Amino acid sequence: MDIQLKRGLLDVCVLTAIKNEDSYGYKIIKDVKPYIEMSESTLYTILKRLELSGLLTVRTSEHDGRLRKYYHITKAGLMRIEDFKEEWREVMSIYQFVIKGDNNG
Amino acid sequence: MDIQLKRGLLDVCVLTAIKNEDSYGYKIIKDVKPYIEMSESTLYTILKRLELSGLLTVRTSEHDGRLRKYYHITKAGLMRIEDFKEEWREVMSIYQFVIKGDNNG
DNA sequence: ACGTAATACATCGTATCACGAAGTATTCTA
DNA sequence: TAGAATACTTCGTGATACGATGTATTACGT
Repeated sequence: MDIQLKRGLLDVCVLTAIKNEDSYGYKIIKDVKPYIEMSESTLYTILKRLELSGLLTVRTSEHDGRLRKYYHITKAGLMRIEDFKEEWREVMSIYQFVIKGDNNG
Repeated sequence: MDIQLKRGLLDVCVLTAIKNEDSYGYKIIKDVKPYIEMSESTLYTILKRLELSGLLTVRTSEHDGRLRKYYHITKAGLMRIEDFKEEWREVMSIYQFVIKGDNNG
């Protein structure tokens, strides 16, 4: 999929992946994989960014003697998803413009 | 509108704006404005990029004693629009993932 | 006549960001 | 016992939207 098209979707996909249940890096990648491909370096960059923006919080926890970083969505994170839904109307209007292609005569 | 979300749409919007009829910078901005905002610096950067990629060709023409650069879509440009339509299925599947948010239990 | 907006195009620098490459370390499995 | 899977991290790079700024002409209001 076109990298530019992905840009506006990745953040929201990550937030969606932790929306119902706290999750961790490796699992997030596997969960979103059916919908969108994401490399590890991309994911961890995004997680860092979302943390700095206050859209999620992090908690380190031990699991089978291995450390895992669990990510938890914040209210601002949930808001971000809602904003995305709002913006989708604009996106669809652009899509309509493109498929019709009747910009001028 | 979110700048990241715009990224995958701008190129295709510009191509759509010249699809039916050759057009020029200033007019393109006004034509796509109802759907998506685009600054001049952005537009001319895009036009340059699309030209270098062979998605459009340029022809300079005089209009009222002023030079205008008319942009004409190529076959590759039309293909680009078709590819976009194909990719839209993936985009919609991602959108569904986000609005449902039922990634795990 | 004069200033301001509109038309029309161009360049530069900056900040953001996805990703490949490479690295560290543990656990599971053939 | 080697390799795959799990789990996280850092670095460098290329792509790119945009504000700021500049140039030049035409149209319009007063």
